[in-house]
Amino acid sequence: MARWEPNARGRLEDAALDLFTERGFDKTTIAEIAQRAGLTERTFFRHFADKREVLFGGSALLRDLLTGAVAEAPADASPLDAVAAALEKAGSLLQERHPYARRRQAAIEANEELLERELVKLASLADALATALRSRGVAAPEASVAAETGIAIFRSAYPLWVAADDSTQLPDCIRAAFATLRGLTAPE
Amino acid sequence: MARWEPNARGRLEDAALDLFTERGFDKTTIAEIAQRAGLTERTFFRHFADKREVLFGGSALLRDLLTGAVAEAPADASPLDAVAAALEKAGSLLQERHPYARRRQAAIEANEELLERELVKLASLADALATALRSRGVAAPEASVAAETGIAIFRSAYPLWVAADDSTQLPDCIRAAFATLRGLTAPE
DNA sequence: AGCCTGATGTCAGTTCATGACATCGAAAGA
DNA sequence: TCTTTCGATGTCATGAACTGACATCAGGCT
Repeated sequence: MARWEPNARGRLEDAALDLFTERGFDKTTIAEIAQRAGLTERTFFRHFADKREVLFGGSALLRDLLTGAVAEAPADASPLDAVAAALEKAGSLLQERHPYARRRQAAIEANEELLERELVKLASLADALATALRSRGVAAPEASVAAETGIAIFRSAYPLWVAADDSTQLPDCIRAAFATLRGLTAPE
Repeated sequence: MARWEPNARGRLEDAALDLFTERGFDKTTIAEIAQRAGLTERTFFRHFADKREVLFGGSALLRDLLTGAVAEAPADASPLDAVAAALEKAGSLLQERHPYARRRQAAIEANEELLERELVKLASLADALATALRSRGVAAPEASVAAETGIAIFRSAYPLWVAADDSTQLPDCIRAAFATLRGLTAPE
């Protein structure tokens, strides 16, 4: 028989999102999260570097997905095409968890500190994308701009999807945002 | 005779940047910053919402400059042109403080929390740009994408300028990044 | 059996952040 | 000039976020 209940990390994540939703991030203490998960405050900090990080456990996964997709894009795909393909793939993954994404996003948007952390995660995704592009032989400036632009697109599309009804597909939103960008930069 | 030394806020900003440079953000306590500025910890928090904010007092200025520049762009300028013009104007302002920008950026890049705050400020600049574009009659999706793209450009250009020698001009870096973007999105 | 490992617990301490109230020059009005 | 009000700062107290050091103990390994 195991000494402890399994999946402490997952229990902490669930407890945290529940409490943030109920009473907000600020009004929730780590002791409360830990208690609801049947653990102690100290153990929380063994699983998450700080209080906010408990909502961002999935971002490493997303990063791997994006870099993998860029690496596997057709050899003749342009940098921006590769980025677009990667973002749409990531969009498909997130699509599967629309209800969860909504709860999580509501909590994030209700709190400045969480918004900060989200932006950092997006920026690190941009870095990962740029690195993946360079591995394809894309020059550094192009890689950086393409990656940052991709994240800019995502930042435009994601809130629309989160706010939309369940039938709206995130990959479609992303495609639409890319089309908008091409319209903006097209010669008159 | 004044009851207190003038410019408490500025003294706190100077003391903070000095200490962050000397021993790093983490190893600096607010009590130390306040003491060096001849004030108390409590007063620090009357001037800045938290410890990081002491490095970001200028961002409101930058936001006003950007929104003003967008508003004053020629009526026939495209959204992206208006954003580009605003960014170059902001670039000129920052150019005047290259040495300060370097010290500040070194401190920021040495600490994850400060990096977070910087990203938030950039995101709020993106929001401000988008709002200014909508005031010009630009539709919401175009405004959002143009603004986010502009900030993406800035994020690509700014580190290059900070790392470059004193003769490098930030507006030039921004123009170059825009040119890179147009190259990326141009039809083959 | 005996040892080791690793996830968790316990406890003490530092720092960040905020609320409540006190202080006292200076500006403004009677 | 006297008095009042105001605003920037100080003092004190407290809660909550984090961190380091050490203890515990089931399960696996030899």
